[in-house]
Amino acid sequence: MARSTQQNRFRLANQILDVIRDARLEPGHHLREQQLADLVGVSRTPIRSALDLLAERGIVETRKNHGFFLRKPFDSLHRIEIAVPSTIEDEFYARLVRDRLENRIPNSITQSEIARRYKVDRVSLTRTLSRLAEDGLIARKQGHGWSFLPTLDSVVSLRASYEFRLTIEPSSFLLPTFKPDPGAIERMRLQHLYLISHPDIATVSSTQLFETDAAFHEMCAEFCGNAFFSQAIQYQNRLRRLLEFGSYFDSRRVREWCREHLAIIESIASGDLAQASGQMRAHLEQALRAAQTAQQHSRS
Amino acid sequence: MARSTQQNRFRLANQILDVIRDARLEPGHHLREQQLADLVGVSRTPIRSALDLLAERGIVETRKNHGFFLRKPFDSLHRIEIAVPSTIEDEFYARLVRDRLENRIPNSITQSEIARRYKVDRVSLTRTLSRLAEDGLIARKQGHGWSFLPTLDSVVSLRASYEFRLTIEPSSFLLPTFKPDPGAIERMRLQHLYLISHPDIATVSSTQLFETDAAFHEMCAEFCGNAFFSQAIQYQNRLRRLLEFGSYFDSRRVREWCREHLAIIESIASGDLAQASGQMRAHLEQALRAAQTAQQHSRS
DNA sequence: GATTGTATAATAATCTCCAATAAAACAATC
DNA sequence: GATTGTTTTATTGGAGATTATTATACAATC
Repeated sequence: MARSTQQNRFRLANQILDVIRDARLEPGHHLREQQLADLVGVSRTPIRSALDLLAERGIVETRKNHGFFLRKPFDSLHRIEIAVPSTIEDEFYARLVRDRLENRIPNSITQSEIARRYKVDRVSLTRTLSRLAEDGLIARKQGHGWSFLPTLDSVVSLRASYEFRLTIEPSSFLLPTFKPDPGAIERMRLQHLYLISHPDIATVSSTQLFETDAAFHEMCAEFCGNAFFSQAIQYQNRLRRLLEFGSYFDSRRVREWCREHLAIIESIASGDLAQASGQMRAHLEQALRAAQTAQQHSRS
Repeated sequence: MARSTQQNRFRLANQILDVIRDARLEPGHHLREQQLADLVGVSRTPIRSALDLLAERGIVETRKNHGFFLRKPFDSLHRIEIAVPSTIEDEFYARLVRDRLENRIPNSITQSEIARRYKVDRVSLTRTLSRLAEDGLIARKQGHGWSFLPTLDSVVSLRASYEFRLTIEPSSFLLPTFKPDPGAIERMRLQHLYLISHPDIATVSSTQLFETDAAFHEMCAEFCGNAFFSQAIQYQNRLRRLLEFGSYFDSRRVREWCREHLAIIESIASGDLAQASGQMRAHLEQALRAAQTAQQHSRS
């Protein structure tokens, strides 16, 4: 979907950075084009384009007839991630959802009304609408026009979302196919320790907080070895990005859930999955309460 | 999606038949255009077109300057449902999945290879591919081409699908928002009784059997009042249409699951949701076993 | 001989214009 | 005055050509 011009170049550049970090490459390392291409699964053409981008940013240098060479040490790349420029479509998606949640657009609307109102081209429009439809937020009416689905009522959906997660997440630990990945667990633990020990958690962007939270739950779902569970959790996270954004400013709650996550991580690591399951249940119940009060505040 | 030419006319005709049946209209009844249009949520134009279709089939008659009048009694319409002609895309979708399951096409393939092989136009092709992607069966590769996801391994997925359903379906009954619709229950009961008492169940098309089964599970999920549960079940049913098609020929098993469904319906009707939940669990475990043996047979 | 540089071919996305469909307005009929 | 018949207008879908992107083949360089 939505691979609008040039975006892919940025994504690829990031993947190359991942490779550099994972392989702990040092300055001066020769980045062979074909090798990278094979690793990522594309041809040399787009790899070159991405390397050019990295060269522009001074991360690699290019020597005529010799190719690209790393300039910076792998660990200095930790945070310079090349920001993937967000597409018009992503912004438009979020804007539509927010405008609907705050009742600035009617429940039922035609495509071209939206086009006029938001001044987007028809391609981005139809693509965004089908993404919204995929995500279960809107549905095409019979005949012309679209209407928003009740999912987009934040109070009801918040509850429903947690009820759904309370059903699937705790039981995912108890599946016979459950199999944790020690490496992933360790990375996740470090990330949480970093957050929890951070002197002033309020300075961490709420996006980053949210992504950590989401990644934790997706990791657990991955472990259970059942694609349907992880698919469902990914879907819930996409939704939560829209519904729960407000809840990520309470720094006391952030420390709390970090600790809850860490406790679950411990249980998984020690192999006590029944305990992990119970802890997950308690964590979700706690999180629902927090999200509900956050919602009330933002409403008043 | 996929509202290719004329399809809508058939769908609308069916909806009008639904209205006639639900309202128990008798021959001679005047079918007012605007009224139907409001009921269905479209304008008069497509309603007229659908009524014309019904007129062609002799179900309604048209009197100049007076409009359309019902010719047949509502209960005679029970089975003459106007068959919605299946689109090229639906068939193409199923064909692709089957060909992949039976390893007739490689795991990784470009759009235009498919286009050449199956001789479909570009629009249907991209639409079918994005439907497959939505359903989690294929994913776009970086660069050109698509690859099939492991979901399409029938043995693994069958188990995973039932594990997932075993987690959500029984608990859906226990949600505080659970609220059955007596009318829907009654219709479902009749449909099952019809099947079970059918002298020779083998003559009923397996599509029809499957749809009855799917409709039952979707109905239960609807009742729980949580859109995420019903969405998940709908998704599972779409998948099952592809994976379990073989299992619908064993007429003994069909009678069995009919009885299991009926027992659950009884429990719901009598308000004993805990019992319904337990029965659903047992039913799904039973169904998994049946599907697995069916799969083994079709494999040998 | 492995790797980069460059050209060419294949593939997929986008844009424009036109046709099909649906909505809305209005006239005609009972 | 309600309902159908007819026309007009708006909206959406679709085919073809164009452009951007990716894959591939091959020459040049070290």
